Amino acid sequence: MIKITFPDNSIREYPAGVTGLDIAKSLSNSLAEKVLSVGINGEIWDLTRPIYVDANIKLYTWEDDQGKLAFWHSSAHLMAEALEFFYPGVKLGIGPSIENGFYYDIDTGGKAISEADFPKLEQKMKELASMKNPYIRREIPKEEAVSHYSEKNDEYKIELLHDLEDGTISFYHQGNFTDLCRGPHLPDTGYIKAMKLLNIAGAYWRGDERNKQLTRIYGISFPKQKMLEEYLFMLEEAKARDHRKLGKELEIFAFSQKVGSGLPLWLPKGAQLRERLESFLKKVQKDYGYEQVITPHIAQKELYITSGHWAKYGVTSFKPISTPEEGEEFLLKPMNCPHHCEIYKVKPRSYKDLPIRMAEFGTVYRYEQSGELHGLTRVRGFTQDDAHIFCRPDQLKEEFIKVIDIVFIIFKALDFKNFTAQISLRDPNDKEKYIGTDENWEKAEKAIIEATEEKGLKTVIEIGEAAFYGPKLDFMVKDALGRKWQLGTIQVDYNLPDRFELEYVGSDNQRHRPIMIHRAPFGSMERFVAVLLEHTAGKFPLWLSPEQAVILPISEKYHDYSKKVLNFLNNYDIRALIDDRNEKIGKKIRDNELKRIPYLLIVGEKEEESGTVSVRKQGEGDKGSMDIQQFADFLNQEVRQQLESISK
RNA sequence: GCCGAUGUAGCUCAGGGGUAGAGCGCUUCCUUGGUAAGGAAGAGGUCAUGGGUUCAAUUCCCAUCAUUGGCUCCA
Repeated sequence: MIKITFPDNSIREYPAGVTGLDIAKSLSNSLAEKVLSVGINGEIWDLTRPIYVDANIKLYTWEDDQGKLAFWHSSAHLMAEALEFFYPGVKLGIGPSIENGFYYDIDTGGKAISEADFPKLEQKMKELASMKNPYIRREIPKEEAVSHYSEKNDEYKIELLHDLEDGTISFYHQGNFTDLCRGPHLPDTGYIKAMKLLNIAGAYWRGDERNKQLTRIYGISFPKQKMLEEYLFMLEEAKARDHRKLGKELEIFAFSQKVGSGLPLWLPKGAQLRERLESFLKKVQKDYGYEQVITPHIAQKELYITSGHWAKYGVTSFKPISTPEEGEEFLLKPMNCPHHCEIYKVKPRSYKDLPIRMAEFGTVYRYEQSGELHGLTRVRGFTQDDAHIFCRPDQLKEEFIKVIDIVFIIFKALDFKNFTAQISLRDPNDKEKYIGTDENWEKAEKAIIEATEEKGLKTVIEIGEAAFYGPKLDFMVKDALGRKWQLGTIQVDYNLPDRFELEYVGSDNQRHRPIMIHRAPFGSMERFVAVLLEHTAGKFPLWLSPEQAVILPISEKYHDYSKKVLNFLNNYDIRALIDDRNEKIGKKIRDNELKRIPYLLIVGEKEEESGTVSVRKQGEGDKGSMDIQQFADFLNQEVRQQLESISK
């Protein structure tokens, strides 16, 4: 007998060789139907794998990531079986479960697979699933595994096997399919009731650009058909919030083939929105002791040789601009920091001057690879809400914390709750990628970790994600379709001050090197507006909305009164307009609701007589009538409240 | 940059070897209205661009550009 300890610390005895599924059945039949995988001493196991030793157990269902993992992992094997059926001799790379579904990387040996092939593959998967083939685990010696794949001529699996230790190698088998795999898997294929292949893509073997590109097929599966339908519906809903769609509909931004890809054009409403965000941040920064500076869009190549950027990015950037002067070369600025360093050097600095906080909405140009461009979130010309803080070592932590505070103010103002704070450190095994001394790196990394701890900020640490000149703290958010984007960033930099030989005179009358903090709480205006669009589904808070109210005259007869209302509101700094189209009121309401204008003001005979407007709130309907003064006060009060709640 | 898909009116899309269609939008007219689509007429397209095949190409083929799903990258 073995002792099984449950999450509530209760202990039961079972015969050795009992399986997770047996245990689930011993508890309740309904649980046994739902359970998908089992946690054994912290490892995720198959439900059908026998347990021979005392263990802590946890049963996982669809509600648990560990349950989904087994489900989708098994689905990947099912898809692979279908692929082998239609494409005999196909070589398999890896096929894991992911956040939403699964994929398999395959090498078809040149045979093309396209989305047109999905229906037949899905059909085959359904057929194989309904056979309820058990997933069978087998542990085998490495030698046998290698010879198995040598016969199949499968270089990918052989490469994977090389990295595994003998004794840890397991195969899984279902129906006519066998795969090198660590598991875990479902008891049988019958669990998989609904599946859909979603897309097909190229993916480099082991994620390395220098390797061969395999074909990756993504899919998703569910224990119930209805769940699949719900998921697909949700995907469609998410697409309606895509900033590229909303940006076009609401006339925020546009692109032009002639201007060039990745170079956004800000339309009047977008420009308004952006200006408002900028002045909001400028005000916050002023309170925090920042000073605005302005620097040119180009600089001599030498500036970037000094900064180290030329060596790192010269070849993959926009090429230098040459001039009539022999040998003279300028670069479009890819970042603002070198310019700001030169501002620091304008005059000698005393320790009493520090910290110096230099802010600039600086537009930069980076030649992103064509395949990387994405709406407004990844572009080639963008404006950073950049600032550089030059401080003494003893000021570093405090300054860093103050920057975190600014990020919080912004996120709170725009109601961003679902972000992750990521600390990106250098990969100590790949020091070639970075510039600067070990000592400085260690100091910088320590400073970030301590500041976040002091702030009680929950962070995830990513090794190898640092910028080449320093570690950073990034604030990441997800877009409508679940893709992660970096918004705010804070970076500690000991390197640029060295390279630019920045100095200050200390109280000891000696020269010292300041530390630099790079920071951009929005990240870039482009990306931030994109995320804001998706986050609000285009319904901006009143204080930001490019148009706050629209006046809807019931008929032409009330156009004069509408103009009077408009003038009145304009005098109160309310952004309003009149919809004087020759349309019925119902139509005007519909159109302006869809334009997501926060307040619709209906004016007709009643209103003209009494000097009022009928107020309708976007998405909420009729709010009754108010006199014009009352409405102006009401709206401005709401704006004031929004702004006050931010600054608290 | 790589693999795949897509590119038809301002927008969303249908069509297809014999030089094009819908809905919305736009213009004009009728209507002058009360809380999510009133009616009619009209304008608007080198079917992304450049080559090729063909008697004939918007349609088939190739290249380029752009968009897009991923991969890689992201100062």
